Amino acid sequence: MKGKTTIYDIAKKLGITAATVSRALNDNSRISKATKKLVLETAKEMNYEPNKLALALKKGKSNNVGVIVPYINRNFFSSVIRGIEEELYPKGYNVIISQSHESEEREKEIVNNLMNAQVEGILMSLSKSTNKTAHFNQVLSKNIPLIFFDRSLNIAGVSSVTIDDFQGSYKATQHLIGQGCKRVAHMTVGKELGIYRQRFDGYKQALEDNDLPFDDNLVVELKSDIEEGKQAAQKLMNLQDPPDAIFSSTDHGALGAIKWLQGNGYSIPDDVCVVGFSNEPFTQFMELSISSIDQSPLEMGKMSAKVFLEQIKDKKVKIEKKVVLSPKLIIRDSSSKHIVPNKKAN
Amino acid sequence: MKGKTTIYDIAKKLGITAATVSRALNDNSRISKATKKLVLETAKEMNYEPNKLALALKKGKSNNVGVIVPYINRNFFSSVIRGIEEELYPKGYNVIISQSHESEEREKEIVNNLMNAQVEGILMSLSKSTNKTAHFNQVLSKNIPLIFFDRSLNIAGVSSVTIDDFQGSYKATQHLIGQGCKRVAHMTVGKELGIYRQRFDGYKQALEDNDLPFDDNLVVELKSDIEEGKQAAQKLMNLQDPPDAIFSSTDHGALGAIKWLQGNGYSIPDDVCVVGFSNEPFTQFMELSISSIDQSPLEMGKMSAKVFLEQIKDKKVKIEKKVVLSPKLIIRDSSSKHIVPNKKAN
DNA sequence: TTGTACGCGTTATCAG
DNA sequence: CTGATAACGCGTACAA
Repeated sequence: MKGKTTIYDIAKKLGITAATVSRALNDNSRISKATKKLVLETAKEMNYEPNKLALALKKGKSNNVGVIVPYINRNFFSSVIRGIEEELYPKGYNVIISQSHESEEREKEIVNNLMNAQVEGILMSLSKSTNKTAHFNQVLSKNIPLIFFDRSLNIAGVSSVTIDDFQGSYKATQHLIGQGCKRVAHMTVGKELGIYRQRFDGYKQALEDNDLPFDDNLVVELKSDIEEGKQAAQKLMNLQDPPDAIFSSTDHGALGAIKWLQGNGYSIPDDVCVVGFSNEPFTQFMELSISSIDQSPLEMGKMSAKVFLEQIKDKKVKIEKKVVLSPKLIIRDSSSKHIVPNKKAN
Repeated sequence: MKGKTTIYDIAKKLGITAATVSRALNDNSRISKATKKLVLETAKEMNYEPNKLALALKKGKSNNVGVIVPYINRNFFSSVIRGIEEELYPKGYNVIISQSHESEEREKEIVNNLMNAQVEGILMSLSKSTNKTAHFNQVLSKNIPLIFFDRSLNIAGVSSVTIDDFQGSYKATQHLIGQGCKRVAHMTVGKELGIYRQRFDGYKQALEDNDLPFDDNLVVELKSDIEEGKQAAQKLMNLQDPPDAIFSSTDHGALGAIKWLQGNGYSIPDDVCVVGFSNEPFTQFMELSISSIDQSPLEMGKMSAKVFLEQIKDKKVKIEKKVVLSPKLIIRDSSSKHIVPNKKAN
């Protein structure tokens, strides 16, 4: 019972040849109705299932795509992956996932490994520490579609699906200003990643467009970390001229800030308005729900998958598609001053 | 530039045969130091990478394992997957993930598909609606390790890694009683899944062991849903003899309950103590943090992977391992009455 | 130590 | 319409 039944088995049983069986199974035109029916029946009867490995070796197509994210158990990434899987599963593709742990070395290794596994495409979010791009040459030169999502880098031949971080940031800042805030602080993350740079730029631009001065003291850098968010808030509020709003590039930073503010007698949003980024699930659950920027990870995943499918369709044509999704500002308690009474009920 | 360099290419270049190249690459003993070195050098020079598909077909080993979960973007499942990936990656396995969407039909399809893809093992959490187990026969009969995690079913030949849901539930209830609560309500989920049945049993047993009466009115069934949690809380508190504690089988149910209670003048934990289940990230972030049962998903994933590795090691021996992890009760604000003043500072 | 020949399961290209 | 044969890339008895 070990070995699966092969087309050869069923050929032998029927006294015909494996080639004929193959044809019957593949709706080949050059086959008689009768034998086709016969083959199909006995195939079912013998529980025949095609060996995808053999097929893969033969065709040079594995029906696998590789997905690389820093960590899979981060809500944003797992949601993107969900989108990818749901789009690709109906098309017969299997999704192989790996985690780079934000390490360029590991990312390199994984890309290598995926290429050996003959994946038909790689969909990934760059690791924070990735500087060099040499490890992508092998995949591009082999004409394997490479798609970056969220964290992208401008490389010839690679497509990308991102959100407009600048715009999201701009919207958030604009919203805070619209709430009457005059001194908007910004919590950012190390600028290794372009996305944080763009969020910073969006923030700055919104200030400028509203004739508000940019103050270096109001910008503080931290990791996406609650503890650091607390410290940052403390630092900001202890300034001579403290902010009346905080826009954080991460929800965790925003959360930390809120916790510190609440613990130190500040009223939110009346004293300080806060907006985060990412729309992590917890932001809506809080008693004081947190305003945030939604990145629509599911759509990002689906879109990435679609771009892949498009690209795989005709590989002769070199497509390089840059999709930029629009972020949505979700206004919640943490930034809703009761200026317009009927604007919010909760 | 399309085709990869094969051992045949490098053999031709060196004027030797592919077999020799293969031997050199595989540390075979029967080869001279000189040619071995030569081969290795030119292999590197030509950017040779083994084609895993060919290798897989040859050996009947794909180096892939399949992982099936209901939805990948649920914190618990994505954390388990993280554990699995981190344990298996160093061993050279790739992780293929699929989502059952809680549908037996889809689960069946996926199992089939994974078998065709020649995976070397399947690690999965059953879908809620799975009743029949016929689709597992093919994997067991082919001697492919099948490991259930979290949601399990007793099938001969399949290993499982679960937590002791009974114990977790017992601990939670015991804790509530220890806080002085006399009427502990329980929110459960449809008993299609054994885990919720066991949680119910643990709850009941704890009551019994503390000489507290079991009251059917205090048990309400809902999905893991905030809205339903609210309704359930309302229903419970409107009883003639309302509860002074709620133990919910899910964190989302607990959250809903808390939101309703807070919105209706109840004080937590003074009027009502609440404990959830799963230790979702948001439970610790709330201003009023929520007590919960931690299921250590990461360890569950790692353990599942280890069981798989053990099983694959010698396939002659039929191993059937049942690992039961101990859940941890995490006591937070929502159930910490200020009985012992110095017990909690926050 | 190396070469020869075959097989893994499938499809494709020839003939017939 | 069907059968024989080669090929996908690799590993490995067997022979030399």
